[in-house]
Amino acid sequence: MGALQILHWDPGTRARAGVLRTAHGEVRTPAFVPLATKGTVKGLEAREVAALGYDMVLGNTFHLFLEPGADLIARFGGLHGFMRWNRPIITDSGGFQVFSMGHGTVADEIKGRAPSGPDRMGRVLAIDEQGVRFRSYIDGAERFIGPETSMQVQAQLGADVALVFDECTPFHVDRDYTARSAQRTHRWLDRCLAWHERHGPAEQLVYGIVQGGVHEDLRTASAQEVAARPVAGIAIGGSLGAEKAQMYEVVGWSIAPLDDARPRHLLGIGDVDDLIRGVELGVDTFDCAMPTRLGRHGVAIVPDPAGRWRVDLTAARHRDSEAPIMDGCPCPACGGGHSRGYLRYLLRNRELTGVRLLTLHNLAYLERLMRGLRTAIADGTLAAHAAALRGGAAP
RNA sequence: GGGGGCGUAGCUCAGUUGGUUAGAGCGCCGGCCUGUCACGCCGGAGGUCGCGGGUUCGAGUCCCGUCGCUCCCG
Repeated sequence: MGALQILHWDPGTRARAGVLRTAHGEVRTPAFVPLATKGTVKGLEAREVAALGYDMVLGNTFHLFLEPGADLIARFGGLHGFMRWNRPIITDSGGFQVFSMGHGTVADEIKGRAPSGPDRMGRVLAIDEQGVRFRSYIDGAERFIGPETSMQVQAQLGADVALVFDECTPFHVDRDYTARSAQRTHRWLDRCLAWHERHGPAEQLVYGIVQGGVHEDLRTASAQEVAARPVAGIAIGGSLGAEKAQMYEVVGWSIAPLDDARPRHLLGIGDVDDLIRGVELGVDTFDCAMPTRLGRHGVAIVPDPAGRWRVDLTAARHRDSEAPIMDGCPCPACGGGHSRGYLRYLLRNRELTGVRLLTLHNLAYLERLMRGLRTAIADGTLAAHAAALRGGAAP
C-alpha cells in the first residue's frame, strides 16, 4: 500500500489523478508545489498560501541548513512549526544548489551564459564520492553536505517527503560524465536509504531521483535503478534538454520504466504548457520558481499561448489600463479589483504590494490550472480540456 | 540697479589644467528568468552640450554678447 492512491486514469494519455497521503495530510494530484525555499513562499504568509488552495510547499535543505540551521528549526517543531504551515512539505536535498553554485540557473548553463546574479565562482570546493565541500554564501565558511547530512537535515526539518541527495548533472558535459554521475547518484541513493532506514522518521516518504541527462538509454537505466529501490516515490531531475520538445522526450523516457503505483515528481518545471504536458506524461507533482519569481519581476501569468503565457506589467503601455490582469480571475489582484495601471505603478515604484499581488495571482493561476486538470481527468475530459487550455482558454 | 551661480539625453546630474565616436542614475523600448543566494539579469534607442559670435590645429570646457532660471545685496 503506497502513499499514492490513484483515483482516475485518463484513457488517452498517461495522466492520472489521485491523492498523495503524507504525515501532514493529503495532496490532491496532479499538483503544483510552490517554493518555500528558505521557509517562506517569498512575499506570502503560510495561511495565504493555504487560502490559495495549495496542499504542499517545497523547502530547501541546502539553504535552511546554512541559515538558520536544522537544529534551530527542529527546536521550533520542524519546518512546519517554524513557518506555521501545517500541511505537507517536500524538501529538496541540496543537490541542485551545488549545481547552481557552479553554473548559475538552469537556463544559464544550457545557453552557455556566465552565471547571472551574485557571483558564484569558487564556491564549490570539491565534489567526490563522499559528498560536496563548498563555501557558505552566508559567511564564507567551508561546509560539507553528503547523502547522510542531507537526510539528517531533512529529518530534522520534519519533511513529509524527502528527496535523496543527488548530483544535478549539467547539460554541457559528455555522455560518459553523465553516465558516471548518474551511477554516483545511485550510490548516494543507497546511502540515503540506509541512513533513513536506521535514523529517519518512519512516516517520512523518501523519493529517489532519476538522472541520465538527455540520453534515452541512461534515463531508462537510471529510472530502472531508482525504481528497483524501496523508494516511496520517484523524482525526475537533472538536465531535461535545451528545448521543450526534448524535455518532453526526456520526461517520457524517465517515466516509461516506472511502475504506476508510486508518485512521480518533476523537478523544477512550471511553465503553463509544460505543466499540461507533464500531467499528460504521467507526472503527479511539480515544483518551480517560475510563478513566484516572475511575480517579483513584474510578470503575470495569463492565458496567452502566443505570449508564452506571460504579460510584463511593468511596461509603460499598461499605465492607463483600468483592466484587471485577466477577466474572471478570482485572485486577490484581479478579484480585488486592482487594475493593470495600479499594478504597474506599484511595481515601478518597488512597492511590496505589487510584488505580493502578482505572486498571489500567479500562484492562484497555477492552482486553478492544476485543479482544472484534476477535474478533467476525473471527468474523462482531459483531451478537450487540454486542447482548450492550449488554445488560450482561461483555467 | 549691483554682485554670484546655473543652463549637457524625457527627468536629476557628472564632465579632468580645452584633445579620439559627450557619460551616469532614473525613465522609455526590447530580451531573459523552469529542484530561487534573485522585487533580479542582459541589451538598445535617445543629446547640433540655451542661442549667436570669437580665440585655437582642436571648445561642453576659455573670451564677448544675448536669452532664461536662481541666490544675495540695495
